[in-house]
Amino acid sequence: MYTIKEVSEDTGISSYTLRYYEREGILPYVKRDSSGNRLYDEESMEWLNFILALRSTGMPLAEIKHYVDLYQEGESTLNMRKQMMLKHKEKIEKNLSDTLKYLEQINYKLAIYDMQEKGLAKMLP
Amino acid sequence: MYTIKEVSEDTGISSYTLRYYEREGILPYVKRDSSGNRLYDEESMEWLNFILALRSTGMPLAEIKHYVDLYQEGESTLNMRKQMMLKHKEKIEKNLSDTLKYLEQINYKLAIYDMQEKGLAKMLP
DNA sequence: AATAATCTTTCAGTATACTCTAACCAAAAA
DNA sequence: TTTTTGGTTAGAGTATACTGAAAGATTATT
Repeated sequence: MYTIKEVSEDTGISSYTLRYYEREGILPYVKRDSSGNRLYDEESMEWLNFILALRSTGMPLAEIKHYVDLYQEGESTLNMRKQMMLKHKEKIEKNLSDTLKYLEQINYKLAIYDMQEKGLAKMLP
Repeated sequence: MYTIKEVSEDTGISSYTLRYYEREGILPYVKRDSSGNRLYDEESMEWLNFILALRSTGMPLAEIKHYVDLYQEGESTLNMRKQMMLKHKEKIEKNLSDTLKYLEQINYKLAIYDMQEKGLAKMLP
């Protein structure tokens, strides 16, 4: 069981943001101690890690919330959730391939900088 | 020479955004016709494509603007610009590796969905 | 017992990146 | 010639995702 400060420190997510996620229904299942302070158990930590994976791969919070809502409706939404994950996976893969393309473009630019340093090319963007 | 509408249509960037980028000093060198309408030539198109590569790989507009400003100061900033590109390249690579890690996590989740469909696993996030 | 640390809630403020409206202008089509 | 189409500017509005301040409660330390 971790306090908000501990969770914040070892995930890099600020306490503000942790409370915000909970308030928005994005991070459910956070327990409380006798005086009302948040306590994060293994289950909330698993959720948090999963949410961070979705967020970091570009899923909007509204969509993450939708996923969490479906989860809470129970097994009947299993297929919908699976479809969401498949869609998101495709989006990530598209994004990876775009990024590789852009990275090539940036490497090309760097190659030109090397040539400019040796006086072999003119000034370009 | 392309009009704003043409550029918008074949880059997918709205006219609003194209004007906004210009206003913010992010997209320079846009020409005008006799009645003041924007005309995008090869040079502005090259800039635009480069800006889109930077933006799509997560560079904030403020930093793109800084790069453009340095460019306009001339050759004396060549090394600074090269350093910026190197830093950005590293950031992209870090981001790619994080994304691959997260993608694995999502693939794992999908595998669990497949097992749940066959009744081989319980409900999980 | 008082002080400090850490937590709570509510609600307002901020950063970033657009996105749209209003009022106006110019050229082409009906 | 009037209407449509597509452009212009300045400036306000929106979406998303936080981020912070204020006021108060609880627990630990001096």
